[in-house]
Amino acid sequence: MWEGLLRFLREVPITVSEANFVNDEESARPADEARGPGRRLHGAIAHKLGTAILSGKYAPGDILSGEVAFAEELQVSRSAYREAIQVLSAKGLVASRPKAGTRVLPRERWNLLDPEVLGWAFAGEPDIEFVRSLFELRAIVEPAAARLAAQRRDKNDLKAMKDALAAMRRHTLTTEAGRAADRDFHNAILQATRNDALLVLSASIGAAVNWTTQFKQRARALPRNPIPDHVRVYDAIAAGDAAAAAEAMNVLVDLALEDTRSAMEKK
Amino acid sequence: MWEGLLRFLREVPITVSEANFVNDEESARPADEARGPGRRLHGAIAHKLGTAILSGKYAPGDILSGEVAFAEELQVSRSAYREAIQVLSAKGLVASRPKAGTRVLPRERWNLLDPEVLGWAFAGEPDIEFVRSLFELRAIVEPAAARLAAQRRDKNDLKAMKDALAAMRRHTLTTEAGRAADRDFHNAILQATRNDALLVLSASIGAAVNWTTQFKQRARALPRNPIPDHVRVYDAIAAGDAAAAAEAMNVLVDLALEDTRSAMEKK
DNA sequence: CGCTGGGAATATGTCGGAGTAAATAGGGAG
DNA sequence: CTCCCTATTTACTCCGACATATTCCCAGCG
Repeated sequence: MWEGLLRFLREVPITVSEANFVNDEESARPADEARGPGRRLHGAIAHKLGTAILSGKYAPGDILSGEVAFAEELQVSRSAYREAIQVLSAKGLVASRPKAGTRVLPRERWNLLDPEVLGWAFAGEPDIEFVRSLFELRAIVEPAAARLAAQRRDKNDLKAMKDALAAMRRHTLTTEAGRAADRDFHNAILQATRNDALLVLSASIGAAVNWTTQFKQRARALPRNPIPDHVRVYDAIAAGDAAAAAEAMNVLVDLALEDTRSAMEKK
Repeated sequence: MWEGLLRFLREVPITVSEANFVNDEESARPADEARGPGRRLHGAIAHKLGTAILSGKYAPGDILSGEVAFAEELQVSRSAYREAIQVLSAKGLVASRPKAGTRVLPRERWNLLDPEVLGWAFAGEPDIEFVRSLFELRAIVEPAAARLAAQRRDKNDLKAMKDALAAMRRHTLTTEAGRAADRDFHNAILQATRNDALLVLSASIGAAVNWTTQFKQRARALPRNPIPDHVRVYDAIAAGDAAAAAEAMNVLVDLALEDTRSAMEKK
């Protein structure tokens, strides 16, 4: 058994999304909570089907072959297949009904802001229109978040941002550690907004930023030193200047979009 | 068998969240696609556990009793219980690992923007701080969306908004049809932004608006006629006046927050 | 005394099959 | 031609067994 799984693992490369999803169980305790490389079978199936749907291999409205047939084709038990389907169903990608089969839902039902779905979306060739949408969302949310953060931040928030900035300086965005620090910085800002809904968006936006940043790096060398932009945001938040914080963040997002756009075109 | 499920259905009232999740497979075809009252067992379990977690009955870090024990307690098979857990896991509420058990994840991992999770959050007593967060998010996103809509809308978008407004006038917000029309209006605006990421937020924000609106009505009679506010937004978008659209939407959200806040305090 | 390594216990993960319920499609009666 | 009913197909549920992966504990060693 497990021949089927092993087959995928050759087909489906181990992307960062997995590591992203598994790690930082509790960022404070490094030795505790071993972050196993343990891949669950149904997780792998969900990943495979998820990327297939996101990439358009299965279009909305398509009906997947029956449980038995598909499970057999994938060389896994129906239980594993069904659990994978439940995951996709929970994320709004598919819906199953007796006799009718399992069909791919229309795109607007997809939970595109789910970090895992976002990872699947970027597993293949990312849709440039979708990337634009994400940056537009960033351009809306992050300046507003910076504004709130400037009004509500406390010492701990500022310390978190400062540490993240230092880490960004040490490593660069070409390394995973550097990108993690970048995420930490934006995350610290959202944390400082004292707003749970915004904080949840952070997971999504953070994932999106990570993907696009990585994508950006893939195309060519670092086009610009992003540190000064971040420092300006930090200074404004530290000074409690809401308008300046929003403006500085606005500039930062615009520049990031510019870089990403040119990188994608150059490809 | 099924005695267990029947037990829940008495415990867990049929909330709107279910209907919300199941219906409008395709809003155009009313007779087609029967929106069955068919409740899946694992869905009911997920609902039960989801509300329990969201209400704080299980705190982050808590470990659920083992699969066999819990499944037996719920009078369902392990398969059904496992599928429910996969759903919760997909939404970031819990994580399971061999030997370690299934533990509730910290709150920041929860996918609070998932429409179903949002429904669970509002199934019990909604946390006023969380409601404030949601309105703050609305206050950030919707005016920006209105701005984009004013720049990009076409005739069809305007027609959709107009129809929704008419429906809102016919029914009132005290009826489900009226609330649906309200959602349609906001949805039409987000659709007009030509932004997938924003459109996805519509599902979440729409759900949140629905819950809070319903909550508002529960407390006392309609405190204000919301139609004029909506009309102002529509007029600005139709005129292509981005700044006015953003401002009108800003006012609308502020008023809605005000109404909801006073309703919650009065309770 | 503390640290490290191995072994057993235990809970999740996976499997295969059997039987139930539901919804669609097709055929038959009015 | 319409409507209802039956029949088939498909997902849904249950069961019991085995595999796997951690964790925990204890023994052995430094």
